[in-house]
Amino acid sequence: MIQSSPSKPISARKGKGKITNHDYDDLRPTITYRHILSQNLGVRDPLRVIALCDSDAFYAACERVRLGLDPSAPLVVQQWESLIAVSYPARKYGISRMDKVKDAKKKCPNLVAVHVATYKEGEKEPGYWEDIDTRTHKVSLDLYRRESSKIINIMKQSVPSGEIEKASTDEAFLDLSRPVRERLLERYPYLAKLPDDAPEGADSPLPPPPPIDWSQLGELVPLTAQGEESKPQDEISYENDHLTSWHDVALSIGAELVAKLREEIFRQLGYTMSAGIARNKFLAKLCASYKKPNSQSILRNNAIPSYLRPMPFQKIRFLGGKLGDALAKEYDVSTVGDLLTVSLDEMQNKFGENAVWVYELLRGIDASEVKERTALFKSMLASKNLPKPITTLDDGQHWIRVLAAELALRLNDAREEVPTLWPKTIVLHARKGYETSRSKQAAFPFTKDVSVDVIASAGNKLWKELVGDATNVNVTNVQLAFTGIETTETGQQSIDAFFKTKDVQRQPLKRSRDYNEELSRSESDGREKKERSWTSFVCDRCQIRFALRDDQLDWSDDERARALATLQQEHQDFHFARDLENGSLPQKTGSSSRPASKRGRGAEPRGIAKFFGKK
DNA sequence: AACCGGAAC
DNA sequence: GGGTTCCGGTT
Repeated sequence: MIQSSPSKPISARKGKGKITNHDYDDLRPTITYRHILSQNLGVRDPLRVIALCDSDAFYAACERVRLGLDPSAPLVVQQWESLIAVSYPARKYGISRMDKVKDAKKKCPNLVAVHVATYKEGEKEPGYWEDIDTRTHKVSLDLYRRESSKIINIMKQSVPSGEIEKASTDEAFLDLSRPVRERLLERYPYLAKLPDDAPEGADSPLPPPPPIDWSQLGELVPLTAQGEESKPQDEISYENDHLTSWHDVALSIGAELVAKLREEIFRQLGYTMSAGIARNKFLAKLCASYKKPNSQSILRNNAIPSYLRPMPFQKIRFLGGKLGDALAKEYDVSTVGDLLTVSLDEMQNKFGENAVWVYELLRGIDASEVKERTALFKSMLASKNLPKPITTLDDGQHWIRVLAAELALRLNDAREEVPTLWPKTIVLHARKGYETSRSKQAAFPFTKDVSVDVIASAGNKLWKELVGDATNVNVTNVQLAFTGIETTETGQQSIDAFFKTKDVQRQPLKRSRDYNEELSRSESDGREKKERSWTSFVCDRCQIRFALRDDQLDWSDDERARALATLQQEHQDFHFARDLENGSLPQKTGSSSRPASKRGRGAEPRGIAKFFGKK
């Protein structure tokens, strides 16, 4: 529990009373040959470059593109009577998300108001209907999910050696450290060679960086924040420090990459994006909103203190909630600068676990990684509020079917990318009247074909447990969800178990019904022969393992390798064809969705050789 | 297995 | 500001 402290003057508090240059030491590291030559790009890499890309008014943009409207058209997306997205042209009329459709139209008579797609009774797919009624329809966000994944795919193609983490439907983080490093060494080859007379060997600082022309690269967050008061004398002034660092060069290269990527997305899909480019995720996210829309902002290390200091800290990701409130109350302050005077000790006393993390954030430090997840999500939920409550079993079955249809569509959609996705459990939530919602769950059958019927019947079973079949129920909210979604790829044992037998090649899911039996059997069987690892491979892109047939297993090493190589080639062709179908450029052969850290840099054997390495 | 609460958009 | 979605922790 956080107690509010008496209003002591901050400077009299325990710990530092002054903001000193020491607080920002981390922002001006000496960059050495060891740094640039190191192949381990960690979160402490002083040349780290992270970007956050964010679609402008995404839902509105999706509808605008779908309808083939001019980008300048003022457009809003509505859900029932409220707005869920407002295009930038519409914002010029003073329309905001909090307005009702009626008010918005008053502000802008020629406003285009599009209702989100909905599932409608009797229709299999979501669509745009005339008579939309919250009592009979259920909103569908599928269009936005689909467009979102197209964007991610373009990003992957645009910076193949970068890391990408989809953060939400309209946002993604990119770790550009590796692609930036590649270009840095290309352009300044002298960095790759440690001078013979380097005084401290690899720990010698790099030579001075070249000047940078920022003019085409985006918006530089200025060294002095606008409207900031002049600072006390005892603070170190960063305004005079215009020394460019190699990290700035890295940022500028990152900015080039992001600019290219944004252009590509606009060219292929018509969406404009805003981006932030900085040394870590937190700052990239924060500075992305420096200028919007259709713009990218660059935050150099030197500009961090003046940018951060006047910033209301509750704007910072994860400080927008209770923790931020608690901090504001505890110290009766609102900006980052205000909190710099609080010592780490003091913060730890009051905020325990979160203290170090917050303390570092305030100083522009954030070690969190950009990590792409193979399974994009761990659960999937469809929910419906019912202004007109369900009273009969029939009604209940109807809505469960609607929710089931949505889940089926979404899961099967997701399986196009990752075919081995498997939801372990299904959960039904129901709220009766004003009571809090209750839930029931059950194991979800492992089937390749996840149909509406399978989901609906599982849902109905749970409904009976949860609501019963009384004639006079009064349900105001229903939610149906998959949880525990995983790829069958997790864990080497499960793979071995899964593919141990028979002709799994090309259709591993078909026989995956026996997954659990297989798994337990293999564990009691004991160790598999090592050769097994020469008889299959896992596709980088879809995570499926492909294995030779049983009758191929006692072929010679050479024959097996050829068979595997053929299998692999066929599968790559499949991806190639599907990429084209999807309207995106095919990904480079062998390009991978695995973390770059695990990716070979030419060291990994290729083709057939891959299957004859040491094992 | 059921429930709860936090957070983001 | 509310609805939707996701996540992690607790019992």
